[in-house]
Amino acid sequence: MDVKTLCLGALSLGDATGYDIKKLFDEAFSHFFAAGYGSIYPALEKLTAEGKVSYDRQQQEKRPDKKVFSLTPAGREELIHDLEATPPREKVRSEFLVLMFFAHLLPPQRLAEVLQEFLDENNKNLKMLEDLEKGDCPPGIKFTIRYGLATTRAAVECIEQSRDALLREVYSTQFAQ
Amino acid sequence: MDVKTLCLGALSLGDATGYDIKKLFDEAFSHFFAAGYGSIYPALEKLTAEGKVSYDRQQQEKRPDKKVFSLTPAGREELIHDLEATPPREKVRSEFLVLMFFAHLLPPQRLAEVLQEFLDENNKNLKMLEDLEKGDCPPGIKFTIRYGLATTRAAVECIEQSRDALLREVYSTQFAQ
DNA sequence: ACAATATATATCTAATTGATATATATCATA
DNA sequence: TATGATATATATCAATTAGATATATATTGT
Repeated sequence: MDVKTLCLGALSLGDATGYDIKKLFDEAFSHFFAAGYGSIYPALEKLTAEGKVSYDRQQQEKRPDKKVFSLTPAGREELIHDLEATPPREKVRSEFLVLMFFAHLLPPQRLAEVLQEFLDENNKNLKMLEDLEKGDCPPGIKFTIRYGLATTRAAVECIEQSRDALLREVYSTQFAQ
Repeated sequence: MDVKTLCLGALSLGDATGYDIKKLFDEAFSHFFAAGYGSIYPALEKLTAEGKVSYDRQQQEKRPDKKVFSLTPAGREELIHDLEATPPREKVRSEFLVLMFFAHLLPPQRLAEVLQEFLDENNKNLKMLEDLEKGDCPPGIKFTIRYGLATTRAAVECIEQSRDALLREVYSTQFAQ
């Protein structure tokens, strides 16, 4: 699965500009699939060349001109085919856990800062997801929100429970390197 | 933070070949930072050119020859500097949650399969992490294991609680597209 | 005897990231 | 009123990465 498939999925929700699709990646998709302009615009170009999407160029008076993309029937078929063919994997790249893994190489104050920054960021994510949960939306989308809430709450609880012991034990001579 | 930093980190644990480092990525680092040969060997080459690591070529009788890499003092400084400078972010790419988000476009049997496959994979990860937790290791590493256990258990519980309702509600006419 | 797996070195292509560029606005602040 | 920040839009680019593939030496399991 790649950014092209997610762009097709975005357009299955309604016509959109590249800029709109980026906003979907930054909001609705943000807790499970990130993408930037560097992959969105090339994906839209390729999908257009392949006949999976089409666009209508619209002039605006007080804003730059825009391209409004639409899914074609071929694009909808491609989306469904890609979704059916995708194995349900999850890939994580956590700089936070890398820092914990090598915690003994960080000064104590920085380690404490890192834990606090990560907690703060997760608490922000929780608020964002809690707000999303209040809204009315399809069951599959609701599921992704609840999943995000469950795993983020578990992360926060784990950190809150462990951080004091971690800060004490990391520098004990038994393990210091 | 990139694969070079993780290679430096791997070598801070002890001298290793490229093949050994790949095994670390597949095992100890696997739940928070994946990397393949396509980035490991080029990273080692660059670090060697920069004087951050050095290697000893060893002939073997019944195996191909190997390069055993070591961290240099400059490499150790670079590692510590990189760790201190890294903000504690987490990036997730979850094809599973993409499939849930667009669940209404999947046939019911495939949706049920996807949920089961993902559950099975997570239960495997739990066993692997539970085995790791039994071992003796530094507090920072122990923390990464417990964090992985907490978030994976939360994911499994969320899916077990929600899957039946999800399978029922996804195709109800209120939301069907 | 053969297939699978382990131990080793890599390379390569396509995709992605994150920064950057350009251009038109509105909004907030001093 | 001027300036900086932000929003709305289109993109591109260099460095990095993923995942497949290649080559070569073994051992292990069926």
